[in-house]
Amino acid sequence: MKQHYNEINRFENPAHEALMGVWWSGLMLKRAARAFFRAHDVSDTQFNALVVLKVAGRPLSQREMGERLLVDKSDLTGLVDRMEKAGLVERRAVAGDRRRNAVSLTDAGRAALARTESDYVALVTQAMAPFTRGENSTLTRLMLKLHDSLDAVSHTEDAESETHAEFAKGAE
Amino acid sequence: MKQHYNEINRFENPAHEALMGVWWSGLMLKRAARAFFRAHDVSDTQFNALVVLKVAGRPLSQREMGERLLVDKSDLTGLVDRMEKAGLVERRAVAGDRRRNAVSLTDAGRAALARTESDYVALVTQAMAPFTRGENSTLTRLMLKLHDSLDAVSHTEDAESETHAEFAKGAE
DNA sequence: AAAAAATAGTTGACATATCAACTATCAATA
DNA sequence: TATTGATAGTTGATATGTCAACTATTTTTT
Repeated sequence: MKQHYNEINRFENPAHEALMGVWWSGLMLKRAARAFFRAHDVSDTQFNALVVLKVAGRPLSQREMGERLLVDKSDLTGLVDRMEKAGLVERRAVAGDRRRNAVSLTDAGRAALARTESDYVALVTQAMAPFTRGENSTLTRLMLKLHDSLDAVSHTEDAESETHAEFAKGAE
Repeated sequence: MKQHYNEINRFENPAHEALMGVWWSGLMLKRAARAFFRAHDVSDTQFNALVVLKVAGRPLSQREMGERLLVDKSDLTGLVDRMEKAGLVERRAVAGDRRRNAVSLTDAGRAALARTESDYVALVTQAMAPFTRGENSTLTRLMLKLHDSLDAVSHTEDAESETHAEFAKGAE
């Protein structure tokens, strides 16, 4: 049953409609990724963690992984536990700072990544097939702009949340 | 600490970069929404559920809510439980089908929605402020295209895994 | 150097999400 | 109509995500 977000909600506000489009696309991407990686014996989160470690090219602390994955540091405890149990990564002590763990890929982790990556690239290619080259770069540009804006909004939220509650009355 | 997804990973493939942009924007939106709604005593999921019920304009079954929220029906059990306990919605029996629950907004639910919506609109407006009218409509168009594409990809995936399941059955 | 502040990680309580298996009910059809 | 199949919801196992509180270590200040 195909269902567009704009069939569920009618938007009078074009900005709201655009943002909801991103929200829904994010949800759909997450679902598609879960289904795909499930068939490859990793979760989407664990795959992302493997990519993050590979791209970094060096062992990362759990905090560094959390920053790159956009999740809280406390989530890394369980995630690294599970990945360690699956043999994909390993924790080591960091010389000179006994608070930290250095998390690094194992051979099995690199192998799992290599095994999955080609199928993954094929899937991405298929999903983006309807987009022209120009649309790809437009989309990338708009997403970077949105990142910056969301970043700014998040940072002002804390300072302004009290003052903001009163006068808000949008034009939708 | 600002961190762009394309600073973590360098993309040789523009389609991949565009898709990752959407992925990351979805993550950031989710986080921003969580923080925002937290200050309004609802979760983002519960807010969406309230909106879905309001927009529908009639009581919905849990399955219908799940379809509109893009989550599994089994998740609705707990979600409606929590919302019912918070007094936001109520379950009723459906005349003529004793399998179903009719979930509807309570007055408290409508009040909570009204209380939150204006601030929400203000936040959306702020987040989308950097986007021109043309960019909004471009973004909406691209998101709808992506939805269709992801939908098609998911359905191909299903068909393939069914084929695999058949093979597996035959091989037993 | 001693006190205070910041940092890394873990733990525990909770909300959310998935799937599979189960119950109850309704619908289709042989 | 009696079997069979589809549907709605719950339950339980597992993974993911949040925050707050706590421990153990650095680092900074005084």
